[in-house]
Amino acid sequence: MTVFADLDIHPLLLKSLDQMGFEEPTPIQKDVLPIAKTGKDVIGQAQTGTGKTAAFGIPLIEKMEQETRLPQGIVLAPTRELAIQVAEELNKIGRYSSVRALPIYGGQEIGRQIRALKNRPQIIVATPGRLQDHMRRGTIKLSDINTVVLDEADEMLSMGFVEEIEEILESVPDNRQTLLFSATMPPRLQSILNKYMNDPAQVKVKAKEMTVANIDQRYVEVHERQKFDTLCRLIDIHSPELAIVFGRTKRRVDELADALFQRGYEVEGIHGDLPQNKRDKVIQKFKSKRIEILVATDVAARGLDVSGVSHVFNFDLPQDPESYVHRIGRTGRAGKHGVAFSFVTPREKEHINVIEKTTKKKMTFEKAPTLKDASEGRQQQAAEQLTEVIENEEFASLTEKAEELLGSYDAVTLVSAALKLASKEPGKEVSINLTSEPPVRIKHGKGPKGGGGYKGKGGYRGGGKPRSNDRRGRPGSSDNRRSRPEGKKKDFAFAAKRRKG
DNA sequence: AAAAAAT
Repeated sequence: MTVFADLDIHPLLLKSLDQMGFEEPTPIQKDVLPIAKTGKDVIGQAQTGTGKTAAFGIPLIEKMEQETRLPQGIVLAPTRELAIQVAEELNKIGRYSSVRALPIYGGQEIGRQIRALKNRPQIIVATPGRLQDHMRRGTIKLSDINTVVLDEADEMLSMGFVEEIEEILESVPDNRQTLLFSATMPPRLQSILNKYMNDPAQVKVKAKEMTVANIDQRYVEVHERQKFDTLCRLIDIHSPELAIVFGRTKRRVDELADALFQRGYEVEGIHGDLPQNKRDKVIQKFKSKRIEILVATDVAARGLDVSGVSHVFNFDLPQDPESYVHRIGRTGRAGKHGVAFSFVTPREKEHINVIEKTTKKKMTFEKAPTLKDASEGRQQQAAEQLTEVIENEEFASLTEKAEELLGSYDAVTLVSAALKLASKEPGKEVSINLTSEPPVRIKHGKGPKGGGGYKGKGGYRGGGKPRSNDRRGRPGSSDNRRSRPEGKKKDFAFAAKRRKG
């Protein structure tokens, strides 16, 4: 077995790695580290959750000189959250070597970033657009850059960052080292590599390690209108440590987060229309476990690394199988076991096959839990709560009352009543509206062309029933909801049968 | 058709 100490890493970095709980290097780290140290360009084909950040972070930090005025390293990331997270991890790794990384991303007050830049971080972790902004303002100078890291390169490309990336790569010194990480290698990416990388070494993490070995993938067949209750029941049964629920649209995420909140769960929603400071706060809250459920669009599908995510729920199937792989990769991290549930409406059923083909792993069918299953789950939890109180809390002041009660009832009755109290279904009466989403589109089997996605021909549009026009008011709890053409979507009472006046 | 990202 290899340990980090075998890899010729600076003692101050070893110390922080040890504190972070890193013992054994992951395959990508083992392969990338020695090559990157020589200064050679590296292409790493690996997904998130494989320890990528440390794989480039360790050599990057070792290379930084502390006494320089200008930034020496740049990491480009596709999303703002990822930029923040990578910077955080680099700062942890570099904790004792006084190397600092600063995240630079859109949506944050630029004056603040300019002030932070005055502290001379050696490493900038940026989303491409905002970095360009700083370049134009002259607030970030690239003349001393000796290393560029492109993280999730395929993703940056598919998000349309090609020009930005090219401009940035044109603006940094030619003799820099370039490290590129990507889950896939589309041809467009290949042409960038040829142009901007210098005789790169290729490192591939083998397919087995790349996929999702320790994620238990299950699917549940549910009708659209049963999804919400099914979700609540599954949450009650499994009581996740942390869970991410993926919805298909921003609006859907808002509504779903509202609905779960009404049911008494500690939950927040996140999507790209929220102001950036709100997004940052939500992620912080989730990481620190002040909320148990994060409802998200695909903004959180990639790269997000929160330890303790035990469950991922695909409330709506993702648009393509690649996105599925990213989404479920939010769980089962750092060698832990994770469970991913995907809700499939009857019309979407054949997507399961496409997903299985992509992941090369069978999903298990699971029957939608019944009310009874859910209440048994809650009972189980209530029992656990009770045990925890007994073991960890003071309740000497309650014994008098307890003995009084024991005078009137037997122990079994009393404990049963306590369990009942603790396992009450929360907030059943609230009225919840959730807009119906059309099913993910199904590729009709018109020819064997299907290279990847299940997007393509044959939309739902022709087959859908005519929708009624009666829209009812929803509680306007979010200011981020965009109006839609009247009558295009239909509301219906989702969770509760009763509707309040 | 959705989402992400610079304002």
